[in-house]
Amino acid sequence: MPRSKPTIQDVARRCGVAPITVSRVINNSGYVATEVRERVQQAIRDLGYVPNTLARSLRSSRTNTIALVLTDVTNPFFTTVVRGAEDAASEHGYMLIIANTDEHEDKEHRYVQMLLQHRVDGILLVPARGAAESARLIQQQQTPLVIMDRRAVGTRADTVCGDSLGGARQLGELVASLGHNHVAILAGPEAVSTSDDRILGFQQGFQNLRPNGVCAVYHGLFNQDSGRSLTRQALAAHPRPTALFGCNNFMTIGALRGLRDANLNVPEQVTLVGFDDLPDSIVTFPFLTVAAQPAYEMGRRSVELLLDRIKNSVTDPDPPIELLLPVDLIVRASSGPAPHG
Amino acid sequence: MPRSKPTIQDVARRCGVAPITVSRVINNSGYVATEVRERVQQAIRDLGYVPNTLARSLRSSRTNTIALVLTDVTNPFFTTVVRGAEDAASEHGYMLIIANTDEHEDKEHRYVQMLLQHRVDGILLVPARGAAESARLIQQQQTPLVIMDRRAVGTRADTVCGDSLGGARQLGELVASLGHNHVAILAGPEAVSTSDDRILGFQQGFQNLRPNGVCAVYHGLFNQDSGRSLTRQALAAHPRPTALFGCNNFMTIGALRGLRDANLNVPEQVTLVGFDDLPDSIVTFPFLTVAAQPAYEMGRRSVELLLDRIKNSVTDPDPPIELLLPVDLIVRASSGPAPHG
DNA sequence: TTGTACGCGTTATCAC
DNA sequence: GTGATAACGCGTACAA
Repeated sequence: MPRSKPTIQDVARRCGVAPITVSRVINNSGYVATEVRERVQQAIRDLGYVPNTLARSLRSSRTNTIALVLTDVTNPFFTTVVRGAEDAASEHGYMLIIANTDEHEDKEHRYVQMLLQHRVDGILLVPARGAAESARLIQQQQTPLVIMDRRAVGTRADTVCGDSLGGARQLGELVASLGHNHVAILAGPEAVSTSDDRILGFQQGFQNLRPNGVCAVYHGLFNQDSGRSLTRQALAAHPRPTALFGCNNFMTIGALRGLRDANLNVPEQVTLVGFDDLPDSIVTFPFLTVAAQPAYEMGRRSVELLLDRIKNSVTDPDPPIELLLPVDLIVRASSGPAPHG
Repeated sequence: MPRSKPTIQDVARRCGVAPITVSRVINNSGYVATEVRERVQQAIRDLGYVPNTLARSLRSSRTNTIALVLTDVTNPFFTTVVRGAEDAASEHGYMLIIANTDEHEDKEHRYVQMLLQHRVDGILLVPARGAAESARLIQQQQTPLVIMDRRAVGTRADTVCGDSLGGARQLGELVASLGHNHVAILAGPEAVSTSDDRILGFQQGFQNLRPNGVCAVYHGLFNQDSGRSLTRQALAAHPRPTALFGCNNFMTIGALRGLRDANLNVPEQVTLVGFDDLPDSIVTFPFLTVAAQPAYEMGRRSVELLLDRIKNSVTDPDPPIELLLPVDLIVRASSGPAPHG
């Protein structure tokens, strides 16, 4: 007998009160006599009543749901971001929807549309590229928005990013101080701010200490294959670079493989540094020298900022907040002195 | 002017038609004159109208949202499951909510409650332990349920699992065939079926070929620290085991670290095998011999099964489907012949 | 081809 | 303390 789910009315009827009274019991709002309250609670248990949030949301226009739109959960950096975000959301009674865009603007756009139709209370967005269009859509619906990980071009919105520029600068300085004169940067897609900032930061740091050093940039995608093939390209240059910088974790791993393909030892023959650390839990030999972003904190803080905005969405039009989270330089075995010329 | 979001009525008024006509345009249902349709579409654009799914769901009692409740996204195995699930969900126009339980039944329970209140159309559940309570709750609400990764005790529900028994048996046979006589199994929590099945399977495979072999079981948690400390314990036994089996990826990595702590080389002095492979993208040296579950496929298939059930939820009471996905034995460098006694 | 009336389950508002 | 009424935004059933 698949009778449909009991409603607040069913509960009310069962103990001879009005629906609103049941509502008060559920939400602990208003006054309800202790005796009545208990009767209602018993009825709720008996019927297996589960309040329908949809109806509630329809009136209150709050769904207690937020969304995180990112490029790929499978990237350990984002995995950790998701975990931080989910923890924070859950602590505040919010559910978290996730969506993968794979850097495709149209996928992003479709998701955003769906999310807005679902009336999520807020959106965390890792923009696929400029993402001006998605951001516009979201803000036009007056839905709170936090841009994550990447700077938004032409969009006034709260932002939470790691300090790509500063982190890369430290790496650049490190590499320069180790005596390297020829470096190759394995960069991600153009127009993605993290990639751009890391290139710039690295160059700054490197050329700071080594004004005549050569710093070649190879553009590709933020994945392992790209890191590997760009490495091959980079190694073909004359003179051969003695240090490589991978602009994200996947590219750096790809570089490591590319170096192995070429039978080059790290760090004896080539120094390798990268951006984004791998979680300790999945790594067998901590080996790579990296600038590590606080991924978990980024997820957490972003959600907290978003929920703040949601709470104050009436009084809002405050100026956008831009959180720049510090990046940790972790020196490990993959970086070493330049081999003798 | 934070005027609130335009409704279907606003659109209707703006072009002098009835709301239902707008509805027809949006859903491509019923007949609408081309001229009117275009007028309506224009108005939708002008107003920036976004249909409210909440209201729609309230009538249809379908939210086009499903949830995946698992123990920890941060585990690369589950990360990949999530990706598979999200891809499949998205292809069918569903949004995916994720929730981490950290193996806590009470967290799981709270989440399930919330999800039911949100009227998700179905739930994918990796049960924290027996999970009988959560499953009962879900099924009592007639919400489609697919149990993932672990067998459900005392619950009639669709299930999608990797072949833990078979995979572990293969590992057991492999280790036995390499000449090992003393093995330690680093197991997860008791009452978690994956752990139990892997212990049993390994023992079967091992003792098949080596009836007098010794196979000690050490119970702990599915994390790296536990793998590491259990390894220390295991290595203290006399005679010392010459092979270790980690019941999940984290434990195996922990074991690797534990072996390094003890200055033991893999595979020369100790053979190490494990369950669950690490994604190629995050691994620098593929090294561990493992039984690999098709994580992505598990996510995909589970969602597809769930959506099937959702579609047919009226005519349903079909017998539960139990999908057992094959596991791949991947032999790499971490397994080797037993050292001479 | 288009429109009217009503209900989905809940809560805000105002009365008793 | 408790209840009646309306409204949230949309779609089904039925008319016109």
